[in-house]
Amino acid sequence: MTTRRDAVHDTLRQSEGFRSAQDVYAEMRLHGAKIGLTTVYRALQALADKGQVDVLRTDDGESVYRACETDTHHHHLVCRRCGRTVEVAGPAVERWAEAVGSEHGFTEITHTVEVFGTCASCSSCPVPAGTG
Amino acid sequence: MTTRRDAVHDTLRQSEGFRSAQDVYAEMRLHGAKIGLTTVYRALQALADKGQVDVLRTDDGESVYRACETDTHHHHLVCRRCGRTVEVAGPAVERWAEAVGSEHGFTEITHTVEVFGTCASCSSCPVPAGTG
DNA sequence: CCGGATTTTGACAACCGTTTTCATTTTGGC
DNA sequence: GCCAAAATGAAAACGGTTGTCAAAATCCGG
Repeated sequence: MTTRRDAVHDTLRQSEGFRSAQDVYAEMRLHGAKIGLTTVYRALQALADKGQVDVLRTDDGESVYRACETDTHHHHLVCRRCGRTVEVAGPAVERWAEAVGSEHGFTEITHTVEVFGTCASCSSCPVPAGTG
Repeated sequence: MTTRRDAVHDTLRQSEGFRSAQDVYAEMRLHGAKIGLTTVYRALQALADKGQVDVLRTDDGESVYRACETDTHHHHLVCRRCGRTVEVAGPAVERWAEAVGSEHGFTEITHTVEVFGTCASCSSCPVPAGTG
């Protein structure tokens, strides 16, 4: 049964940016869901395997997940203050990656790209939105 | 004082690709160095802070380090089979990152880019070089 | 060189996110 | 209802990393 997995997916869909497994778990419990941490992890992994969610590693090694808004290859522009995320397509990067790869004789090229920045609202605000 | 840190740095310089802290530690001990794991971690962090080594997170959350060959901003092209690494400059990516960032009103843009592929020798070899 | 303050070191424990284990529960087929 | 297979989840195990804290090394003024 995929009830739990769907619930996890739904929780992710309701979220704005990337959420950690523990985060998702905590929220689901708050909403009264009867689910275990283990199951959340498994659901998230399964979802990621099927390409239905994006996975990112934070700098401190934590995995964060987000329901994809598009089903095509894309990258993320993440606000380092409030976590706001924009999915961006980057044909230029795809081509660049392919180019540098083949330039050095590499094949089956894949790449990970994350762009971080401070979003407009956070730039004009002295304290992080949602943190202060 | 900085003797240990230098030793750590040297060990990294002698390495071809990225090495984990534990890896570096193990090698140093093999070579007879009297040093503790904690110190290796601290040295690596210090080195990374000073920009003297590159840091990467592997997919399983481990931090791997490598002595920089260039002191300017660059990215990595990593062979997923043998780990061979090439440092690549990518003005195109830098510009692209800046562009997508400002396009969405983001400032202070930084980015992480990793390109993975299978290098020439590994492509022509049925088993991973150095693993089989 | 001496004494004391400061920094560095490293063995070990603590942390924390993640994964595994394994017994229990749920589900599907008959 | 009954059995086999899959899912679940509490708790333990895991593994990399970080913190603790006492001992050792270093620095510095005298």
